This record gives sequence, structure tokens and C-alpha cells, in this order.
Amino acid sequence: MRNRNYALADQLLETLEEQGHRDTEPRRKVVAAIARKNRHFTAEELREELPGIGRATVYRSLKLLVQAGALCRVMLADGALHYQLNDSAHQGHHHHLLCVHCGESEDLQGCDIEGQLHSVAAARQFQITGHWLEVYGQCYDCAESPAVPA
Amino acid sequence: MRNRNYALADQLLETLEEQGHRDTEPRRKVVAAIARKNRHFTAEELREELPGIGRATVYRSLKLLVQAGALCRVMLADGALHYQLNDSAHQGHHHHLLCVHCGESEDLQGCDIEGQLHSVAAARQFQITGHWLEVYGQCYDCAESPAVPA
DNA sequence: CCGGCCATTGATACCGAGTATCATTAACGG
DNA sequence: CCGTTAATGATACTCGGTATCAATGGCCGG
Repeated sequence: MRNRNYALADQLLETLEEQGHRDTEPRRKVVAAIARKNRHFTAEELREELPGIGRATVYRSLKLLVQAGALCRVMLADGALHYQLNDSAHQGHHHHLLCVHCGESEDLQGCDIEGQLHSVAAARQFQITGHWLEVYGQCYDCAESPAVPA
Repeated sequence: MRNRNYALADQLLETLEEQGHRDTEPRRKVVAAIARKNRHFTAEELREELPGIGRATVYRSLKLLVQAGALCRVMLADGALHYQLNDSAHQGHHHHLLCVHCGESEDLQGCDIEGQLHSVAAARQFQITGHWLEVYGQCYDCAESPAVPA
């Protein structure tokens, strides 16, 4: 997977460059650390893996990547804000099935929440402009072996 | 509406007492202030209306009321956490249509999000245990007079 | 009505997540 | 290779909320 991670890190850097941002040493390290992640993470977790990189730099990079659409922010059931690498396949609006056990996240697309909401809201003459949805549960693997708490 | 607010405040206090909590002076003032609210509010807003009441007490009361089901926590589009008096009619699981203009909140019940989610998740063998949904938009009044920015 | 137990209070300090400031550094285009 | 300018990172700050803990005051039993 090393190759894939390198490729991913490069892709993230490239995305930032396309937005007019510079290719700097600290930035490379941040995106490399993000590319290594296979689950959602907090800003603080990321920072701990990057000693020597300033707090502000880590947060700035996260913000840029979210703006660029390469990262999603996901809200956990306990209210903690995590970051989640966006599968390049679906960068658009989508939701996540978050496994509360292992932290895995599956993207949810084929679900017409908007449509359903609109029809309900129309009856009340309420114009929907956006929504926020997180779904929590157990993924297949964790439901199969519930006795293995990470 | 004064009567209604008094009644509401009493009702909130009573709810707390049912949970085994004492009827104290500060608590009375907090629930009275909450009962006066006709839209969602932040903990800090509430605290400002209650000089002389300790910060911790305000936060503690909010937590108790949320646990008791009398208050909902709602997440605004900008990520700010607000509190929202729960209509006693539907204390159970429900969602809100939040008007981003005036802050009004309409409860949303007749919307089978769970059901829809379950069918999508079943296909992936993901067991849903909960979800979080906020819906943003404009209420009828605000959509009618969009030129009046609060 | 009184006394005491114990929940509650509130001042204070702390925490976690994120932002503002600003002097220093280093990308990168010419 | 040089200057402009973005980026960095140390620091201090904000904001929302929690932990601590001595002092207070509800409320219950006698």
C-alpha cells in the first residue's frame, strides 16, 4: 500500500497546488500523514504524529483540504469532530455510515434523503437549503465479532 | 403568555424533581429564563441573561434538562451548538427544520428517515444504531419577505 | 422546629479545539 | 539569483464546556 499512499499524498498536494497553494516541506509531511490514515481522525491525533510541525500549520492544512473537497468533516456520536479522507470517486454531497466500533466509514450515496425531506417540507412551505446527516452503527465485521473491542 | 411561561417553567422544574433533583433558587431562575425563550439559544446567551448565576450551574442545568428530554441540542449550519425547548407533544426522537433567517424551528416527525436508512444499510450489512440529522432552510415567513434580514 | 446529611452552588482553574498575531523563513517566478 | 509574497510556527488568545472543592442551603427524619 506504500505506493498507493504515496500516490494519494501526491494527489492531495496536487489538489492544493491547483488551488494556488505552495508545495512546502511541512505541507508534504501533513498530507503524507493524512494519506497514511485508513479511518477518520481528529486534528489533534494528526498533530501528534507530526512533531516539529506547528499546530497552526496542521489546522491550516486541514482547512485547505476540506475547502478543496479532499477531506470531509464528520461528527461522531459523542460530538467530536473528525476528518475523513474523501474517496476521490464521490467528492460531492454524500453521507457516511460510521462504525462506532472500529471507526470505519462507508460512503452512502444511493439514498435520496433530500427528495424525501423536500416533500415533507413542501407541505409546510419550508424551503430546504441544506442538511447535515451522520449515521452511526456497526459495520459487518464488527457486528460479526462483537467481543473484540479494538 | 406570561401564564404559559410560568406554567412551562414549573413544568421543567417538576421534570427535574421527578428525576430526583432539588428545587433550588438558581435552578428556578435558569428554567424561568429558558421558559421565556421562543427560539433556540446557546448556553452562553442564557448565561448572559442570568448574572449572578454561576457558569457551571447554567451548564449543569442544561445538561440535566437535555438528559430529561425537555431540551434538544441542535447543531446549526455553522457548527454552533444550540439548545431548543422540546415541545412536550413530541419528546421522542425527531428532527428539526431550522430557519437560518429567523431561528425558528419546526419539529419534523412524519419522516421515516430511519426506515429508509435501514433499507440502504441492510444491503451492506451495516447495522444502524442511531443517526443525527439537522435540516436547514427558510421558513414560510422568511421566504416571503427575504429582504428583511432580522 | 431543629439538626444534619448531602446535593448543589459558584469561584477558579483547567481542558480541547481552533484562530489571531506577527516576526522569520522559504517558494517560486522573473 | 533575487525579491515578492505565501507559509510557517511560537505564542497568546478565544470559545464552549468540565473538574475541583470549600461553602451553602434543601429537605428529611426525629
